Amino acid sequence: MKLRKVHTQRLIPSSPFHFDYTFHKPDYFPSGDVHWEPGTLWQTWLWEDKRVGLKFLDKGEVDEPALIVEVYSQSHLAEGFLASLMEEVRYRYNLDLDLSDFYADFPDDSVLGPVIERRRGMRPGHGSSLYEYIIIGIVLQNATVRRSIQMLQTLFEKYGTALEFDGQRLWSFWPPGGLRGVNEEKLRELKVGYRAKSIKRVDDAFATGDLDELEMRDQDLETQKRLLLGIYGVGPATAGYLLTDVFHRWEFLEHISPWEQRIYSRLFFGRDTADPVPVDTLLAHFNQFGSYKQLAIHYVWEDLWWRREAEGVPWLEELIRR
DNA sequence: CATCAGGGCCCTG
DNA sequence: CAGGGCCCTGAT
Repeated sequence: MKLRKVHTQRLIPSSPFHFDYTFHKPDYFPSGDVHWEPGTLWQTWLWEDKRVGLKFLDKGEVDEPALIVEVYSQSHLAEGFLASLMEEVRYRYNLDLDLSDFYADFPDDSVLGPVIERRRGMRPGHGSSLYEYIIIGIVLQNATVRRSIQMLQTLFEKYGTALEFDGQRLWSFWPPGGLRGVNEEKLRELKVGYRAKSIKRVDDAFATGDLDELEMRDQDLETQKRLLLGIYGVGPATAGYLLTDVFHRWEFLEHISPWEQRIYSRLFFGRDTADPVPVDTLLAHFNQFGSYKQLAIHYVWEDLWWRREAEGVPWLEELIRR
């Protein structure tokens, strides 16, 4: 599907804002719906039933931020659509996040302090909808990264739509409920294994309207948590990622998986990864960051992956199987 | 060649 | 609340 540029808009995030640290997360596994180069991000979105290509361009400085969003589409887009789309961009990428208290509260933390300085202006941010993120979460489960990439790619090629815009060819997700006509056995043929059942049931839940992302954003943390854990195929690990990345709950942290435990132990306690700090100790340690827990972790975590990209982090390589 | 665990989760007892 | 089973794959 070929798209043409139908709209260009300038957006001003709150300051400070770092474009690349916000739009590119080197720890996320490469997926076929996004392409990043320094200063530019291309991405496909399915918004209000329309497939669009988005191109984000850095047009400012950390302390005087600005970006351009180009919208590519097959047809003309109404003003109301574009307005809600831009509002959604601001939401998903936390363009209005006020980081000042977070920065002011922990400048003396020996681990976080230097990272805040190095990565000033970074925000958490993820371009996916709730439905899409759950699918991603499911293919991540109990699989090596390479296999996760392969599973999502196969799903894209079977049920997604390739969008061509601005010289890019990127996959866009199928809509929630888009797998209604597909049975579990068909999905299994794509080598997603037992995850086929979860994917089907998630798709059904969205198709019937049992789950509404926008409605959930206004609900309290406990309700969000209960609803997420009630989704077949979503357990504590996936729910944790969803609460942070999709619902921006910086205060929530209850689950640390073994590989994260090893990395946190090294980053926050200087421990050898073979001899990690108990999860309870880590959780207690993170409590000092209060309502900014996930921001603190995000900063230190992403800093690690940016360092890996820039100069390599030998001890990390043994912990990730690509 | 066999065995095992992987960036979990569900179900059972 | 612990433990087995699950699809498939690459590592050992």
